[in-house]
Amino acid sequence: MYTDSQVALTAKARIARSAPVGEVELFAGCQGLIGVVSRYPRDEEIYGEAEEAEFTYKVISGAVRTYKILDDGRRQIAAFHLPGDLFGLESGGRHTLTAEAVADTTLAVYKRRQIDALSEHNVDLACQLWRLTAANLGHAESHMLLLGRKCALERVAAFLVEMEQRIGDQGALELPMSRRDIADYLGLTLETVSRAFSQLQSNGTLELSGARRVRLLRRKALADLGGAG
Amino acid sequence: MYTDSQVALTAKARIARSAPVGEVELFAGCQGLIGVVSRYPRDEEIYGEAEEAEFTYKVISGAVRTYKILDDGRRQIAAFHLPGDLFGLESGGRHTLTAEAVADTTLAVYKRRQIDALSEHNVDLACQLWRLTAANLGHAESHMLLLGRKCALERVAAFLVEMEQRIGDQGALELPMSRRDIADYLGLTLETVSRAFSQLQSNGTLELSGARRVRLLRRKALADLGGAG
DNA sequence: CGGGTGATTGAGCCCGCTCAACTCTCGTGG
DNA sequence: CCACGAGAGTTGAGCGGGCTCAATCACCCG
Repeated sequence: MYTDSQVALTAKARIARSAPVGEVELFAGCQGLIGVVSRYPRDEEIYGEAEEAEFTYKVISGAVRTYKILDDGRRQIAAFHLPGDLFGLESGGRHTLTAEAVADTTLAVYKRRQIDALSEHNVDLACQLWRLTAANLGHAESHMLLLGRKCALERVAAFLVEMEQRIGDQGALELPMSRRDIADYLGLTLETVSRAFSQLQSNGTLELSGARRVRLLRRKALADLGGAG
Repeated sequence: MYTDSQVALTAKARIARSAPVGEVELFAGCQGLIGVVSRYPRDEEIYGEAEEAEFTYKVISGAVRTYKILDDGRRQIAAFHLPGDLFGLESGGRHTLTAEAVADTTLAVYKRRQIDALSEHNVDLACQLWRLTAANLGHAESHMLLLGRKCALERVAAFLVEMEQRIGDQGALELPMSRRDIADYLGLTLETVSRAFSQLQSNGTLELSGARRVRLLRRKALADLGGAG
């Protein structure tokens, strides 16, 4: 899917090269904001923390992680962005997180300047931008409760419930991310995440077929474990 | 300061009764949004999670905690709001956290309807509302890193650095909140917070005069410990 | 069939939690 | 002035959940 030369391109250059494959609207019913389609291989950086926020993105396929990292490598993933999700929409001029492709990913890319210009005369658009940031804040608030106060099993249960709601199909879901990514999202080690999966499987709450293909058998039990939020 | 009849009032009734003591603008230079001043005694609820977001608030004096809580009482404080801070500004129609007065507190109260109406015709105001939400999101992102990946001493150091920046005066600060509030903000127990304070005092990083009066002696060391964010 | 990455499982340890005792501070009243 | 009590904070002892380190397993790719 990728030639070496494509992989070697900077993020900006790749965007500039990409052809607008189709008209991908930022929001449903929002005319005038057409995204440029761009592809990112697994683990490619999309933007870095504190980098100027020149673009905003919408996931078409694949998945994206946004995170902060300490000097010694400890990493906290703030969110996963899945098909249909927008990310990289900062109110300030700079990104506050680093974004990377979790798997091979296709994105629609929008110029921030264009969004800003449109929203100045379009109250609905401005309101939607605000709502999107507020939704991210709401997610972060729930995640702080998880990180600060839930035990390992509760965290993993909450994660599975969240993923089922977002990409599940009648209890079946295909996780795009590794155990390490899950661990860094939940504030655990990958071993602890793995043990929690095993425990949930052995007590009949879920079934694994391959590490990333999960079937939730007792969703109510999972939801109770995961708690509100 | 409070008669029994005042304490017994509902939050809404108290606000309705309060006289506008002075003209308190929502944002500097923002005409037309005048707040009603209202007082809340220590531990009084200002609004509850999932309650309709009828008002937005600005701290005049005192302090406010916003938090989520699990059925069994485990609590995660998302933020402390100190004099000058706005809070309770949700984009959706409902609050996502519970807000309580940490100490006796004076607030300016604004009608959400009024804010919404004004922001429809005032691009600058709309932008400031968005920025405020984005700033809260940025804080939450840093706090997730703290909750998910920092050890107890690092959390307490980061807390002290944050508080010094917000209410410190040349390294001296008076904390308005208890050890339990600090613990529930940092995802620790109050005993662990207390031990961290003692440790930082015994190694000469800070000096305590009374549990809540802190003097930071080695701010660089604290900042290094607390890490970025 | 090997090589490599990712996931699982095991053993032992340690940081932060739990439970408990004690101290300090401060307000109240004799 | 001290006695008293209540709430907040500190300190200690011991435990346990999740981490560390390590070995093994599973699954893709050639």
